[in-house]
Amino acid sequence: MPFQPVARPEDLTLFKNLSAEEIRSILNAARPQHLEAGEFYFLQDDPAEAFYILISGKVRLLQFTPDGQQTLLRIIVPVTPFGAVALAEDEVYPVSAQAVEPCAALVWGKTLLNQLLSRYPRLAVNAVKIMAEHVQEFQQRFTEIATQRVERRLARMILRLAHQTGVKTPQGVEVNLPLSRQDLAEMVGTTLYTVSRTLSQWESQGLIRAGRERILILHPHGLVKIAEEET
Amino acid sequence: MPFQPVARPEDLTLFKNLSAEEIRSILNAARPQHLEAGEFYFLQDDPAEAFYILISGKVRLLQFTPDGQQTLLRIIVPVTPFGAVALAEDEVYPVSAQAVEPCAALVWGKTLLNQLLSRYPRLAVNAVKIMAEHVQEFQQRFTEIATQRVERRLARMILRLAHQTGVKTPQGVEVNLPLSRQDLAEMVGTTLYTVSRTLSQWESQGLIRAGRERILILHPHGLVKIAEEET
DNA sequence: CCTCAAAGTTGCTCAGGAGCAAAGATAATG
DNA sequence: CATTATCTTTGCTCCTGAGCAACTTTGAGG
Repeated sequence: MPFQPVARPEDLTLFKNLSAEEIRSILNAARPQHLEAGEFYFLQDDPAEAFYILISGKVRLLQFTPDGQQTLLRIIVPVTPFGAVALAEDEVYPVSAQAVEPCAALVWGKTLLNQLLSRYPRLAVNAVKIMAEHVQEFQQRFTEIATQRVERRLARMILRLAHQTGVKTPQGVEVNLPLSRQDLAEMVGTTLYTVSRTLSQWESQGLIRAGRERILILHPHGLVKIAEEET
Repeated sequence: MPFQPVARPEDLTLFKNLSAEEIRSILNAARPQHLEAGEFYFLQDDPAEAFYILISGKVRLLQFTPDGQQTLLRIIVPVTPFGAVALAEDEVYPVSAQAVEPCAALVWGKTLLNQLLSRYPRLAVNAVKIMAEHVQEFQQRFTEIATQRVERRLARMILRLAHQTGVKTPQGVEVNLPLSRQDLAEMVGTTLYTVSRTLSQWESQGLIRAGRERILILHPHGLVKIAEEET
């Protein structure tokens, strides 16, 4: 058995309004691809040749600038599609996709993808919807970084991550991702120093408990307040 | 004659790989909508009920934050589609679309749009491509604002605008848009003061000539250098 | 259990740029 | 042509957050 099947594919936005049979045939057309931690599904500026759905593990989407800087654009968790630029023709990947832990993904090559899109028009419509969400998210994040200060951006990001991958524990919600201070800094557009200082401050206020690549939210409401309060 | 027809619709990404006849029938299904300067095609948080293509004039896409701040996300020039979120279901517009001068646009309502999308699957595929470009642009701008300083971001933005709407004059390239310092500030995520200072400095270096809501680029290469040089 | 590399913390310094205020330019209007 | 609203410039001050350095903590591997 080469890969974990998708549990309830009909719940995915991508497969909405497709029959179970159609979904099965689409899934069967994919090939699985496993990666070890640190390996890349694709690199920025590579020709976009495939579209992916992550089945297990976690993937980071990184963007490099010409002068060697880096930003962490998003963390992909199961079950989410990524590499959707491959749906467009003659594009290169605008980001690199790196496995942060052992990962399994379903892969559709470009030509196959085009066949599927014309055979199942709903698929294209659903893809539009997914892309629209991404556009919205990044417009929003652009506005945030342009108008809000670091503390608020960081609070929002941690809440967002908790929402995505949060795991309830007896003490609070744990962000189930190995994220260094550097990673967080890249996500909100600041430095690891400022992240470290901010987390320390929150810890002393009893809002969170911060460990090595680990964040436990003790008092979510406090973070929400920082994320939303007008100041 | 209620509106200017689209000159060469087959050149638009949206209509690629559709026959002239199909394009005609799609265009005929639209209704025209004229606005005066200052009026809005739609407002942020309104239910997304229509999709637009701008035929003449210029439209600003604005995003407001809960605390009253504002960012100028993009300027739409003819012939560009906007309001593409309407392609997705049950969404609200994430931005407001304001005419900056008298405008004409073609409008397709949501239900009509869905009919067209299922009748012409290529339309959906093309829409994905357009959305993919937008995602890329905002990912890029996010990375820029997160890693680069104001001067470079401003240089890039002005070059981008010149590329979009630049008009050649005997003295140089003029950005053919009435943009205040405030507008520019919102686009690159800074304040009108910093924009004003930066433009003044460039003017004293002979790179540009800056007027009231007017920018004339005398020495494009100088700007490119600022936009790209590693410093 | 010890060692070492990687991740995190925190003090200090400094600069980019925000924000206010006051004055100057520009364009629209009567 | 004068008036007024709007946009722009620029001096000044102050603060957020960047960046470096030195030190501490954590966890993986021998």
